[in-house]
Amino acid sequence: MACCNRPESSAMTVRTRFAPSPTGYLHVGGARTALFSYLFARRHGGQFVLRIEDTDLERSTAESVNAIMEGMTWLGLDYDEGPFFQTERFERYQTIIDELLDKGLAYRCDCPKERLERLRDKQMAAKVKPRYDGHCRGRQIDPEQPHVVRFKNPVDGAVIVEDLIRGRVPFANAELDDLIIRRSDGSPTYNLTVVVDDAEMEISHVIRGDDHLTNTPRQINILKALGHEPPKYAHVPMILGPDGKRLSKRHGAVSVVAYRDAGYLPEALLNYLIRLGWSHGDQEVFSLDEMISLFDIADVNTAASAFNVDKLDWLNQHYIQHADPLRIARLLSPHMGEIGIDPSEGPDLVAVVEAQAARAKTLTELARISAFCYQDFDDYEETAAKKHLRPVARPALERLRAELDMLALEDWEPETLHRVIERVSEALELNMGKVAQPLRVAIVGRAASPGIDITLQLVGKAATLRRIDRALAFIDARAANG
RNA sequence: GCUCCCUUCGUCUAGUGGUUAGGACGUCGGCCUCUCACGCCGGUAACAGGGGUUCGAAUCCCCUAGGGAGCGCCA
Repeated sequence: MACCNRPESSAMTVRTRFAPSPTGYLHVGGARTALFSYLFARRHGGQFVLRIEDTDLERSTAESVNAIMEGMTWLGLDYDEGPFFQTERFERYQTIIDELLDKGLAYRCDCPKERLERLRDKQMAAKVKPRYDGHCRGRQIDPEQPHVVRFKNPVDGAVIVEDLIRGRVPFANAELDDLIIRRSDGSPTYNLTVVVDDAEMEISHVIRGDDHLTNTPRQINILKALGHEPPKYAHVPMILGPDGKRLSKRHGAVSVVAYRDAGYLPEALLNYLIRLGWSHGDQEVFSLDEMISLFDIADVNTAASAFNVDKLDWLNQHYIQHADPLRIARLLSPHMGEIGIDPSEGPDLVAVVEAQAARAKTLTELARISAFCYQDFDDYEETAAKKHLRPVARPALERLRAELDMLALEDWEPETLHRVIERVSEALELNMGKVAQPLRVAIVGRAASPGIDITLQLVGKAATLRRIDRALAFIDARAANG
């Protein structure tokens, strides 16, 4: 296959779709299928369609629709068409079902629930797959009486699913049964609507989770009955939780917007997601443009993969570090607000980002470690204070306070500040660490921060002096308490 | 139970009959250094098991085990 340039790809228009049911939030598994569909369409210059599969009136909600769209928007997965709602196409489905009925490709069934249950129990006991037995196939049922409509599935032969990811997957028709395509309340069911929509929306490639693989032969049969050519299918493996079990809420964040709120960048999540089940040699970091030009659905793996937050964190840190600091500052601002800080009251947030970007895995962490630039901290970190705010540090801090106090405001910049600290170290015959660390703990409350000169600059003169005084008092109090 | 799918370091993966089984995250050690982080260097660690096919199998076939999905008037 590496020999040819796929003549069909230029001949046909690629159209993919993402078709979530609005019964919850957009989760990472759905987001990845959406990403794959999006990339595949973009890569081939085709269209990406969003379709909301809301035929389950009981469970579908408008909030879910909004949540899904919010997730898509945040990730930047823009669609060319839609959102289409299946509830708005009910008439169309009815027409199709009636046609199938007229052509004898579907039939009415009034089997009571009890009969079906008995049948099922018997089949399970006989160790065969529970299936509808076609009891009503030849019966004439009064359309005015309560009934469902079943699709007349071929009895023999086989359906071969030509999956772009898994290859040929055969299913015997004998394994399939006559599934319900119209409920007794008159509403169409999933397997019917999905087929009608994919055909009428001219979807060329159906990319979806592999939990749909066993539905595919049924859908192909319906498609054929309707006289449509089946699209190409690609069933992508599932995403599992970090423990290898099915992803669920107990694994923490599964919803895409939860990652946004936790301080992740959309490009980091996208980059993480695309590497789950897909790769391009040894490359780990992909821009959206690279994804579009390199992604091919046929290269997707067959095995499920576990979601690993450590790697996501690494990517997120990478992107925080390499993105435009101005953009990061804008995204960081609300996270500062979350912890009660107004970034307009203090140093330029962009400067803070430049100083701190390499130190945070998420925006929330970035906010947390940068709070000291805007407000006095509550308590010293215990081990840091114990180690650095000792009486031995007093002379250095006193000397620093005096020298820094003499600095003019316009000299309050890294170079000058650095020289002051150097001068104090030399004068007291101490190495830099013995001077900078106590100072750092005094200013930040912790033993970790950007370079001490940058740290002082960001904090500003007034707060620096204030905090040194506080540290001196702390040392004295400690000495007094033994 | 039946049908289908899956199985390379802890995790994500490269690999398509001949490789010292490569990379990344994590982890461990080191360098850099005023701290933390970044960065750099190095280490640890895998072909689920068993049979075949073959001169030769991670790669092809079969079986077993383990995991998953479907078998809905859910999607």
